Amino acid sequence: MATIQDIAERANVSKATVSRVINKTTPVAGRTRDAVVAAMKDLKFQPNMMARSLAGGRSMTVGIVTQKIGSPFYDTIAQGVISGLSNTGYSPILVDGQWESSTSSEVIVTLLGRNVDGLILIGGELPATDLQELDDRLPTVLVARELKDWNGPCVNVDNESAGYRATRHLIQLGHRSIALIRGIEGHPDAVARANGYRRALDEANIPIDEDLTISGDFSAQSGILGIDFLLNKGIRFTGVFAANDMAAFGARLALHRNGLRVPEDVSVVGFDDQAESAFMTPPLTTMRQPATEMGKHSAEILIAALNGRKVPKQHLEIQLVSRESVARMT
Amino acid sequence: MATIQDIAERANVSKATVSRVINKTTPVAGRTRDAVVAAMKDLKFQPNMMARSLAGGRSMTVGIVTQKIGSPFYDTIAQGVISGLSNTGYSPILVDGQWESSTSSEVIVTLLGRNVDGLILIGGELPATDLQELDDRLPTVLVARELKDWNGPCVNVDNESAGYRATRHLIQLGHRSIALIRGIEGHPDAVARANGYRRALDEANIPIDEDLTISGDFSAQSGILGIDFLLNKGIRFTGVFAANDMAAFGARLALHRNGLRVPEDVSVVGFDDQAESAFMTPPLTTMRQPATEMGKHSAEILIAALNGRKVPKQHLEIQLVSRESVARMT
DNA sequence: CCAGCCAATGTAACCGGTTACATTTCTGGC
DNA sequence: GCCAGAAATGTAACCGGTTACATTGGCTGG
Repeated sequence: MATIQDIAERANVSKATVSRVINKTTPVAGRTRDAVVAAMKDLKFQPNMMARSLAGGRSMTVGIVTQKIGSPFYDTIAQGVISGLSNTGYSPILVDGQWESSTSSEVIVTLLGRNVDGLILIGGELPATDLQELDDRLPTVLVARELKDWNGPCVNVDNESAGYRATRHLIQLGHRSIALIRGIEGHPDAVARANGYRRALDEANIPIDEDLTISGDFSAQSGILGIDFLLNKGIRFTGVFAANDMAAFGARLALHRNGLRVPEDVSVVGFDDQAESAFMTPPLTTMRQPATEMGKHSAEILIAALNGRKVPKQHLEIQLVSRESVARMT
Repeated sequence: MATIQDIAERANVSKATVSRVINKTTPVAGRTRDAVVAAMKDLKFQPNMMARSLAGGRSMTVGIVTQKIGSPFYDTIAQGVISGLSNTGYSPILVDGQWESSTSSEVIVTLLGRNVDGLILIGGELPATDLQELDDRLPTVLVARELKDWNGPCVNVDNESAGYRATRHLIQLGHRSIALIRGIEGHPDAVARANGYRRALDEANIPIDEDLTISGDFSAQSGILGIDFLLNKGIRFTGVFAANDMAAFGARLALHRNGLRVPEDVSVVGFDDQAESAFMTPPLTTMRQPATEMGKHSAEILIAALNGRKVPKQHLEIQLVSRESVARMT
């Protein structure tokens, strides 16, 4: 592969000048530049990122730490980040936190060793203090994670409000016995959604029946288990709010197996609007998270920060997508 | 951050010795090694990958080029690759080919500029000649892609046979009018699956009715369109073989909308077994692709190649997962 | 007692860029 | 025509490692 030295010789200039042409750091005379550019083209010059980053201190890579590869929501965010990064000159290094804060800090260390210029953390459970320490070292943006003691850049949506709106939607259609299938115990998003659920019930003066709240873990299996549990205990309900779409899928299947129709007998609302949800039978009414946009936006924020700029914080909203899994109580 | 020089001073040795301790390239006396290790621990030494790769010629990164981020099957493979790479010292750089061979070669160029040590290509349409050229430069493994003129390492499954078995499954249950919703025109996997479909029909002496073969593009939408088209034209069928699960979801929804029951009226078989398929209503019978395993295995092959080793080629099979979307013809 | 050899370690060049500083070349004003 | 000062370019150090080669010291055998 051609090096900057080869280019320099071919264009009869010094390495420094070639570097200046490449980086546009110092003006270079027109004729000289042309010669250099021509030489680069001739030799199919491709700068060596390793050398560049070693010398320049910047690696032109950013680390993406995701909570768990394989979860539709986080994957979609990651995808948004990657697409937001394309054509910026920065390449993503994607690592998997595997739901564990220990693993997370471990992978972050490797990323630091790779000299990433910035970090995008998707979800995760890294303690606030570690985070702050991290942010002092290099620009870090937090996505899809609520954290009080954090004033660095973050991209988030209002899960509480979305939980509230999902529940209110059911209430407005006449439902009063609404089951909640919760997400992972203690997970901030799961908690927020559950809080929204309670607020909506409160507001409608519907007493909260603790029996209707079922713990879960964002998995389809937990949706099945939740519904089976309710049905076995003979608890009556006409609406289900699941903490995410996967759980909603499970719930819907369990209802089917128990001979209950959706939406005629029971209405179901999910959360996320993952790609498959629109094609369930019936298509799932759900709270659409702007996952791709969140990813893109965080990439944008990070790039801006890396260039010392700031971009206006974009307001992203979770929207109710009304499909056919919900019906008015008859 | 501590450098190798700092360690050397603290341990009263030269940079070279520290490097030897790190890389175990040359034996180092026990006492010396201990001193170095202690110094590294004290200073929380983290080698600078950039410097290391610049000097050593290896970057300890591998490039993953995926056909299209956001497609469940390819994403799952990528996930397998990433997990197969963890704890090997190699970090993945993930880029998106966006279904275009031009984009692919473009991103590959950036990866080369980043000195990746190896390449894993998931799907894609890069011409064989370009590929061969690539493989001459650095170890490359091809995943989920059929390619005759390629004798480098590749991880693949037999799509033709799987298409055959899917169709035969329907035939064995008494179906004789089986619709096929194809994948993307010209896509090797789509072609292979369609060939398998035809072979199964041939073998059962069922004349091939071209009207039952519908073009598609692996999307749920194409499943809907396909079924609507058949139904509108009044073409009768009792089985559907969709080129992938997404298309099967669409097909299943379209059947539902047209008042046809699955599996009582029509049986549906998908392809992939993506995570959601087990939780459709009814759970989808499908051909399970060992996507994660494919990813892991290709990572394994690549790492082996990078170390000059070879691993035995693992035979991966597509399996029929029999669930409830298929019933015996009555 | 010393040549000879091997193991352990040090020295310094090198990887391919960036950049502070030095030098050369080109302006324009008088 | 000469000089100041700006603009363009060159020189060389440096980033943090790896590694070929040189050096040192300890041990063996004759």
